[in-house]
Amino acid sequence: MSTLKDIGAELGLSVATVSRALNGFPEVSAKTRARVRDAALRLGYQPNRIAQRLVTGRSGMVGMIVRIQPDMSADPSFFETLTGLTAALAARDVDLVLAVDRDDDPVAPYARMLEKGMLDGFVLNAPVPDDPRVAFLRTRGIPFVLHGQTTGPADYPFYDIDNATVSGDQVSLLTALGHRRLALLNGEARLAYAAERARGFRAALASEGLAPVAVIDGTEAPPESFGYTEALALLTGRHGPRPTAILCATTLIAAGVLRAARDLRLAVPADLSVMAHDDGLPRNAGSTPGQTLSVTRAPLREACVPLANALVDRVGGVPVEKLQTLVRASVVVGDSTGPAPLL
Amino acid sequence: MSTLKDIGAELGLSVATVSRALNGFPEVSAKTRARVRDAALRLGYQPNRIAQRLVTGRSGMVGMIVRIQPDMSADPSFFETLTGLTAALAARDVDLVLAVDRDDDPVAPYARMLEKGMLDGFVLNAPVPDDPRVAFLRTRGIPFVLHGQTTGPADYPFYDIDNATVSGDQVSLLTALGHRRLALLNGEARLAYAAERARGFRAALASEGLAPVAVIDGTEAPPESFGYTEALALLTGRHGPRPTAILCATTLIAAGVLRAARDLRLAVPADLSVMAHDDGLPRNAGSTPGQTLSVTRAPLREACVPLANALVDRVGGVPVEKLQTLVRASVVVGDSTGPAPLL
DNA sequence: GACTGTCTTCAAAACGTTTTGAGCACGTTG
DNA sequence: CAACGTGCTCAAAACGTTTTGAAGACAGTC
Repeated sequence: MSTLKDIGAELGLSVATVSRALNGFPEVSAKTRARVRDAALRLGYQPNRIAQRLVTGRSGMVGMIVRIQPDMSADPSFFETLTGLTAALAARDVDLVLAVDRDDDPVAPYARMLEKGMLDGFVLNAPVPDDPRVAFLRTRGIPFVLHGQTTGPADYPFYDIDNATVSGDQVSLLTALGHRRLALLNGEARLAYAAERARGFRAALASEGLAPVAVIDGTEAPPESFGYTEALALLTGRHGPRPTAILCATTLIAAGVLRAARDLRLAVPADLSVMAHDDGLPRNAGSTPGQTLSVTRAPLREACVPLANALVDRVGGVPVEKLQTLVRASVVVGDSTGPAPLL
Repeated sequence: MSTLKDIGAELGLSVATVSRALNGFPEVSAKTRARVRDAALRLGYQPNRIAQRLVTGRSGMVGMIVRIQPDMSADPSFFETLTGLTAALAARDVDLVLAVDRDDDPVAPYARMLEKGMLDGFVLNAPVPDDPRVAFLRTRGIPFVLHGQTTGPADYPFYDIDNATVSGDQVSLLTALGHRRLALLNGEARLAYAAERARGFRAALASEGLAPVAVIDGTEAPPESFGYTEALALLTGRHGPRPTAILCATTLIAAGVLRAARDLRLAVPADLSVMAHDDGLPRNAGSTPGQTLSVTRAPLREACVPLANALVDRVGGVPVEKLQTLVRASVVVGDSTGPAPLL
């Protein structure tokens, strides 16, 4: 491992000049810069990150804590996020330190990682309404970025899709097709995004003068079987009049709904329209051959780069207001939606 | 953040003395040590890891790279390992830096992480026969530890269960019950442990003068459906005479086998004995109510502490020979095994 | 030839720790 | 009293980088 001193000795320059040459400072002459660059390449110079960090006071590492669910499997979207985040952070020369925790106290693992003083900030995923982690990190003054939003004023960097509008767009599409009885199979109620979806669903229906047939919160059961079970209940009239359209928080839930429709000999979309939100994970698709879902789509993958950049920029002192991104999911019409059946 | 200098100033001592007092060096008087400890506590002193590492030349971080499978979900055992490893490493004051990679070249991500010079070593999981990562890290002189083993001389630290004996113990139990026609539904052939299981299976049968009915390599399909499909094939005689006992690489495969037996109206264990290896993950069990599997059991969880310690010790210079652990799985007899049916 | 300014470079300090080599105070031994 | 250990402490160097403040070289202007 060669150092700045080695390069300096080789070229008869001081370490200061070598450092500035490599870091692109303007006050070093073009000729010297070229010589230094060349020597650095020749000697295989790699800056010692530890030394860099000692002097800059930054660790160049950010943390992410993933909570283990009771059934010991993690959030299905977790790997996609992890892959994208490590790559996007690496592009900014930042490493991701991962911790896994099954603590009851949601902030305890953050406190633990913080007291070692090794982290510049955190990525928070799967926010819940009024997330305690936000309050904790805010009082400590630690930079962080949310994938999603919590309730209350968003005085933090985040990247989120407009979940209320996701439901609104789905409702618009379906009511335009004549549907009047809609139900929502939502995500887990403890998650902030599910609350937004429900809110948007109710608001969009209300603006058409309609009331929801049902809003059913997700469970910890596998999403496909949740969709299957609840769709059976809905379609056999256990929640009142049978809905003509079912909105699903995920494509996996939709797969269960389609299976239930098949079992009940209901044609999609002739008897029932099904719509879902699609996070773009390949594993979630294709389970219903011959049927392309109508969806709102916002690939999870696209969140990673903005998330990584927002966090790194926040650590670098960029004001919060410039680091808030709310994107609107696109609507992709497949063949699982059609005109409402005549009653 | 208070420093050694702060403590020294407070007490009228040099930083050298403070450092030695806190690090338990013998040449500091008991009285001074007590005063220093007290002041450190009072000032909330936390050693600056970056500075420590600059001078010791160690980063205090080790890496683990998890490969994304084609279907974008990870090794099911991955989270268990991750949880345990982070905890066990934390106990030795070491952080785990995780990278996710879907590179075609298995060593490329290691090279990438290495050139940044931030890592003291690696944890290698899911080894394949003649693992190229082992060759790569060996030539680079980077410490690493294997969860499992590769083929060839084991000149590296590892923690592994004796997979040949796993099969041997299962075969012994079943042949003692009179079984003569055994089949093995193995793990994926590309994994080193599966090769060992197959080898042990064949050897144990051979020593009884028997030949296997079939050894079927696992696929990338979900294990339960792999077990179901292949068990149907075996039990309907598609591989020759129907086996009276099926060995399964995992409890999930066994769940599929039990489902196939149910569908074929075969009683377990009257008509068919089923055995599996159990890695102790809760999610894998319980899917067959009223039936407790006969298994060899070696909880994955128990590997983490020895793995972490072996790696940290190796980084600290402990010779390889002292860091190799081969454990034997215990045999737990449930009610899925019984005397061989009369033919 | 002195003064000013610009461009380029340098020596040194700083970050917080560990470790080396030396030194002081004290008591023991010859 | 000299010599010698022993127990404790300290100043300083080292790790490799960034950054500060100063200064050398050179040209242009009066």
